[in-house]
Amino acid sequence: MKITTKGRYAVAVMLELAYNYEKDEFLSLKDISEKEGISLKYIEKIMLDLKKQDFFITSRGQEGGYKLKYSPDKYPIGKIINAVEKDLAPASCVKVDNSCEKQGICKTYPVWKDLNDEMTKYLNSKTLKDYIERK
Amino acid sequence: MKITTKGRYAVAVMLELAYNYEKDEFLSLKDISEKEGISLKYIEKIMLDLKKQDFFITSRGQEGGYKLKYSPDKYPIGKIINAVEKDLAPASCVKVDNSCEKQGICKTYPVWKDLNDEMTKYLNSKTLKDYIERK
DNA sequence: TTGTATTCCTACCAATTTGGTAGTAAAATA
DNA sequence: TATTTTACTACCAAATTGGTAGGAATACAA
Repeated sequence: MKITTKGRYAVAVMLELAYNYEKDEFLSLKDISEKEGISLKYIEKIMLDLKKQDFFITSRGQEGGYKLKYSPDKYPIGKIINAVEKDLAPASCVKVDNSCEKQGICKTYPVWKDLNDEMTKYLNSKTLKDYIERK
Repeated sequence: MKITTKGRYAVAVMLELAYNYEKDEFLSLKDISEKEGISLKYIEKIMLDLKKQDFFITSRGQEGGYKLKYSPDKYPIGKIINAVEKDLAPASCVKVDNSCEKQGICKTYPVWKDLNDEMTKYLNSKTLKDYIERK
């Protein structure tokens, strides 16, 4: 029940990009890597997942890098974590209906359902904007 | 960010014992194993963790088994999960103060702190009683 | 008092996930 | 055209997960 480093780094990277949002320039992964003390190669891999979402404008070559496509308040924390972590749901049975092989036997379903709803609601209510302002 | 089977089974077992609370008899792990379709050996291992908490009265031998020591409303779901899962906290930095090696650099701390507080609050507000009544 | 049912305890292990690294191709631009 | 940067694929070691195996200790029933 832990957020993995992948999820943590993803949020860290997104926050860096959020700080940079007002400026009209790209931020390179190399810069982020140095600022955050995370290996460049690992960040690249994380970006692979994040890019599948409609998050960025990118440019290669010199002066290239990443930029947020939308303003920071358009990025809920939950959506970021969801993009890189397997499941946000605490138990697999919650995600897809009828996916549990022990339906009818297992009485714990409501426990995970409630927890999942609560977490989802919370994580979607907070965006990058909330955390760059608080700085 | 998933509850592992260990955590799920732990709650399942605790619920079975909660159903049995009013009766004045022990419930054997063999019975629970059969009811829930979980291997006896695995349940035994889970009980090892749960027993470290002040949860049960036990008895060996024939007619032996487990019984809840207190009434079901005395068992918050969070406490059960905590007993068998490594960390409830979404990131290690939240648990112990100053345990993060990137303090000052990492700006994501408030994100995990907030999430952890929210989840802890929620999981401690729900007890076994809430889920046996709902049945 | 003997057998059986049950908890209690320690090892072990295979599969999966996590947390990376390496190498290279493609594109943009100074 | 050299350099910088993203984009992509493959690989790998360590940790975690999800168990299994075997037996010792204890309580009770017959």
